Amino acid sequence: MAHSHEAHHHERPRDLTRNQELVLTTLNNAEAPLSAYDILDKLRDEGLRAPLQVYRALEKLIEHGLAHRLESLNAFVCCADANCHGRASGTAAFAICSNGGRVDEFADPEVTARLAAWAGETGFALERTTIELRGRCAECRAA
Amino acid sequence: MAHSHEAHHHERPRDLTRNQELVLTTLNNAEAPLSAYDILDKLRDEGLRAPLQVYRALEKLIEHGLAHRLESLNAFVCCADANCHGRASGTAAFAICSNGGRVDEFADPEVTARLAAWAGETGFALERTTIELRGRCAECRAA
DNA sequence: GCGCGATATGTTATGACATTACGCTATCGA
DNA sequence: TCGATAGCGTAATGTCATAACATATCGCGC
Ligand SMILES: [Zn+2]
Ligand SMILES: [Zn+2]
Ligand SMILES: [Zn+2]
Ligand SMILES: [Zn+2]
Repeated sequence: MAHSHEAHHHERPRDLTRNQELVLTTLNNAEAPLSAYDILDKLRDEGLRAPLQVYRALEKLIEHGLAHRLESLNAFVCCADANCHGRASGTAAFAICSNGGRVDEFADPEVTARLAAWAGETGFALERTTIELRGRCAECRAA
Repeated sequence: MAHSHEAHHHERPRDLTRNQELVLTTLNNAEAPLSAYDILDKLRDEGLRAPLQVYRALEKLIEHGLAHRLESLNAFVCCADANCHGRASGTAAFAICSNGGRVDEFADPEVTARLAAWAGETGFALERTTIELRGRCAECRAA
């Protein structure tokens, strides 16, 4: 509706509210994915009291491409790929270590292309893609 | 209630227990993914009372490749691809319609290969892969 | 048949994850 | 000033999943 000339459509990463900033910082400092309740616990001292405060912040961060939800874990990570919030990215994929919980984010253009091709052939209007690999990372295998 | 399971014609399932059979049948009859609690509700008349009875059956069905868990939905579908329980399958992918809930299972060897290649390059010991597409199916778009 | 391990089952209680509903406040532009 | 939009705080509730424990059943060597 309100459709004025508008500046640009890329998001300003630093337009974050206090809660969003707190949640993003928490994710950035974490070495493994955090559940919403994990995040909440870490932010009690900052005044957060209810899950919804975290979920609302996460929703916005994910919208802006600053964080991701890992469906197979019911947990969240901060984005590790500048392309995700910059320009059109390939679909993000995540390799999740079963041992340490370490998560590696990557994008494979060929995978993205093949999935898009399947969607095109079958008339499926693709909106969102989840790709999650489970296994043991190189580091944990060495140890 | 007698167990008349001597003659298993067809290469359908292996020897399933009563609960596993009930759950599989329920999934087969469903047109959309079902949550464990959905399944439980449908099987109250058969004597099932607790979530765990369903989860245990699902666990076995998934082990045998007869059903799949959709991580982004916290729900379950029966397998629609004979290759999943027959031979070495490519990684299964699922296109989930946001509208009707319809799920389409497919496998793209190239996608499987690319992900395996990434794992190989980075030393990641791949155990399990989740690929889920969200969007609107052709049928719903037409309507 | 008997003993025994492996597998499946039934029940209760609890834990973990996520959302609905309501009300308040700040901001911004018509 | 008014109404729309967005964010925030809180309580209650809804949804998904497992722990812990007790029984039952099957297969098989003896
Ligand atoms: Zn990213
Ligand atoms: Zn690891
Ligand atoms: Zn399958
Ligand atoms: Zn559809």
